[in-house]
Amino acid sequence: MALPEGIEEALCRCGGIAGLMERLPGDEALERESALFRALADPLRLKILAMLAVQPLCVCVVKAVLGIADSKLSYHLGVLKKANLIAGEAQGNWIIYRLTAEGEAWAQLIVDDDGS
Amino acid sequence: MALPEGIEEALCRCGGIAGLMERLPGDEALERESALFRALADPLRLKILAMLAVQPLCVCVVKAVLGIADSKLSYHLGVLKKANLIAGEAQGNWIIYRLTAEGEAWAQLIVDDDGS
DNA sequence: AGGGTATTTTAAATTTGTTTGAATCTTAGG
DNA sequence: CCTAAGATTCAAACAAATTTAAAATACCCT
Repeated sequence: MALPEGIEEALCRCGGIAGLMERLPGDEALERESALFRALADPLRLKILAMLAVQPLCVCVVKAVLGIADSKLSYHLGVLKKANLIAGEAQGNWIIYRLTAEGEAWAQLIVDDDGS
Repeated sequence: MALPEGIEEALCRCGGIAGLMERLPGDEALERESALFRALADPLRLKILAMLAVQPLCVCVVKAVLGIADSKLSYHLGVLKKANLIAGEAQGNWIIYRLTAEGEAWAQLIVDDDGS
């Protein structure tokens, strides 16, 4: 395999292909990180995070704001919960969702980059 | 719609459901942000970003490290390129990819949170 | 216990994203 | 020109995520 000038030289300096591979995150770290991004990869879910960044809310209020079917909302809440971005606590007839610490950090990023 | 105590009160304080909706990012911002996360939502693509964070590389070196088919790699490079995380420049027989400024920022985050 | 509201679960249908292999394009060099 | 190497494109097969509607669960209230 011939390489373009500049690249080959730089590649040698960092240990060649083998050296490059050593520097990369392990598969399990990549899997974990991509799973987090997958949970964030939906506008509806970002909107839910933005809402919960304002204050904790029960499912019915989230539903009223988004205007979607119960089961659809439940699915998306499940995705966010599995990714540890939100947590729900039952309170009587309702379940109140709030951001986790990790969820707070990401919600910050979303709201900041609002563009409005 | 009856609400759990605490939630209703807090909701009133921020303008009710209407007030809450006003605080949320617009649809176009959410779409843009979720598209970025979608591009990051794959371990192979995160690995490519991590590689390019070490140094710019031609496609053939990336392929040698990942050990995947040409067309598969091309697909993933395309996704990253469309998301403005990387950019490719032809140099003779090769195309050399490097991180964009936005790509740098995200790659930082990925490599930092390596876990190894 | 029975009825009503809030939420989740399930399974099937649909949509979207990824992989594969063949074909194509581009460029450098004989 | 012709060929070979590097890289992309295309369409079909495949896999994963999302939507939908129905059914189930859990809790409160009388």
